[in-house]
Amino acid sequence: MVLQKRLDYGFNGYQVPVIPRASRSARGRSSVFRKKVDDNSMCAFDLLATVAGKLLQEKESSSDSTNASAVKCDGVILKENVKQEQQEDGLIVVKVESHEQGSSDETTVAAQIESQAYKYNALPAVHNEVGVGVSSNVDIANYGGRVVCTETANVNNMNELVKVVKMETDSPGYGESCESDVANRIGRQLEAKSLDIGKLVNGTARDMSITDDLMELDDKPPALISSDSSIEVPPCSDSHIPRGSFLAMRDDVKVVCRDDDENSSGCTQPSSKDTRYFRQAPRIGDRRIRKLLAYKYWKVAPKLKDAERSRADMKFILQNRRNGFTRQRSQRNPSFKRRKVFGQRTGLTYGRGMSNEIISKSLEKVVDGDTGGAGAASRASSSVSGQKTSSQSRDSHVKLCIKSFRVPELFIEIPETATVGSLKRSVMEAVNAILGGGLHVGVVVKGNKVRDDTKTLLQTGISHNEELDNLGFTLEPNPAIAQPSMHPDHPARLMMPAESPQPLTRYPNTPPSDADIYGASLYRHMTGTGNFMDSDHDSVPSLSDTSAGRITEDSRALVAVPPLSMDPLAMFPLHRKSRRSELAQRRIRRPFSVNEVEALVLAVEKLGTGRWRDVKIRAFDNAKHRTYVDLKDKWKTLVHTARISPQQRRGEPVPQDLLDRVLSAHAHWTQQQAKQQVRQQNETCLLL
DNA sequence: CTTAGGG
DNA sequence: CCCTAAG
Repeated sequence: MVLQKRLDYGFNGYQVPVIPRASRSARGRSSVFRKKVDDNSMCAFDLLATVAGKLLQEKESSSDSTNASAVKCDGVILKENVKQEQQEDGLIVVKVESHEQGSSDETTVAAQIESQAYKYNALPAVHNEVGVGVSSNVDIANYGGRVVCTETANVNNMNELVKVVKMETDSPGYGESCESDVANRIGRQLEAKSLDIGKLVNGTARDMSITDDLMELDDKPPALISSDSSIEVPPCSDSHIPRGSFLAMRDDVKVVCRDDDENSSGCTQPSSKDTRYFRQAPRIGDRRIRKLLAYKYWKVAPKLKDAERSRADMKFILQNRRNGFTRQRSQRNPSFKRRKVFGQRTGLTYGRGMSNEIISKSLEKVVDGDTGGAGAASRASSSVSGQKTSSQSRDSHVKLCIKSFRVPELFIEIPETATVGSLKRSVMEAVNAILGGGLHVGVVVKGNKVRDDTKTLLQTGISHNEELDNLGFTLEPNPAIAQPSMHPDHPARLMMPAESPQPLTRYPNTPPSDADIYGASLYRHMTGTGNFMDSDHDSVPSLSDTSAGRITEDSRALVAVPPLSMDPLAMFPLHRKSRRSELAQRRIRRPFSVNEVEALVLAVEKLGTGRWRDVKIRAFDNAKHRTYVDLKDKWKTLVHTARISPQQRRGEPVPQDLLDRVLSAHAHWTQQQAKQQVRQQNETCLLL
């Protein structure tokens, strides 16, 4: 395994405010983050660098407060940008230069490093969904106060397999230690599972066959690490309270973070744009900039002797969502066919317009991918990049090597009872699906995307005598195919499919609360205009001034992969509803509120029953989740409801007077339609 | 894309 | 709510 020469911290995620533990439920959902490090040196220093880099990003972001959505937060810190200024008496000062082009900004972090005996804070070994990996939350949104980082490593058979970095803060406002979250959960899980590190690592990894396939560990000496470092973070104007933790893993180790409860998932939803529930969530530091940039990438691993295909070293993030994704209509246009189709066929979608990081490039030998997606990626990229080797020709050829790509974040939904084998297949399918045309390759030179495909390499600044360090490739969703909205329905929704018997606890998304919210909004907008407006909070552009931007940069793919094919090793029955997930996710059921019904009746009374698009525009223009088909259907059921006895009706009772209006309007318009038809028939007859 | 209807 | 034939 070739070690990367640089630190690619990929420290790109912010976790949402931690929610009071009391409200956490037992069930879990995983939020994922990954931290990738160049291995051999993930020590306190690296940690500091990471933190420093993060802080820098924060700083850069917050300085842009006027337009939070433009905040940049890709979180890739190159080693070159990390300077270890001094080291004396355990005091280390780390400076991280801005990763922004042309920026001279830098962040400094000093730390006191003190060795400590290994602390088995361990790793979460078990997950609800897929028992692979560990994961973490990254939540550093604050500069004030003290950040304590504890990194714990474990040396077992798997030498230096993992390190857990726990960050905590005692900033005012949080009072209690912030080591909570991951670290705590980990601890709890361990307790619950009676696992010790050794077991955890050995057992888990091995059992999951992560060792060979997914994790790809090398046999490094047990140069293990364990040190606790206290990082003194320079106070910052911003007084956000940091809280969180993250796990650092070796380069080749996948990290999947698991959140042990529903709400966190809600909070974590990176793609969520729907603030509905979010607003209700406890706000712990609202001003904090929330960034969620979990991303996924896989890189082409160096060619090994034999085609150990699994060595393709695909990294992915597993997100523990019940419902991966819900289709979304575009603002005005109710139609969403394309996306739907896409989703149905491939069960895969990804956000668009998100930044994809350049993974790497070099002038060294061309690395060959193995089989599978990685290989395909390699090949694809190679072809795109054009010439790569053989420079014997007269022309100046640019030799470049693409070591890896970072691809859009990939979410995979798979039952925890699925086997590792099926997981692998799922990931492979997802990857292949993406590669099968859903991705574009982008070229980045000196940090700038090169959009003009007609330019020559020379014109672009890619020449053989040029520093190709400035060249990078990206994989990005193919806009033509990837139509998914950048603001899928709120996670809470997503995770509570109609079939789900247990709604999330943290985010009230049950009918009552839903209605409440709607109601408030409805009334507000109805009064004055008389129109049924803005019944959908999706339309609210200001999702705490952050999500939008964040989402925009985020590139993710969401995949609902059903655990097809039975794995011989399967020991548990697959999830029952697994089959269904193959198709597009069914939209969440959203019962019409009385207000909506009234608006509908009003509109139909005015427009009639044959102009649903107009009805939609007139009364539900802002309710993006109501399509004209929905309205038509609702009318249908309303008519039916009005005709049956009150005892047979279900759901939120609709005022009788409204139902009466439904009947009369229905009668009136059907009569009109009949007349129309008669008229038309007469016309045609006359013409003939 | 819209409608209209059945499922 | 979904799916689709039709227009």
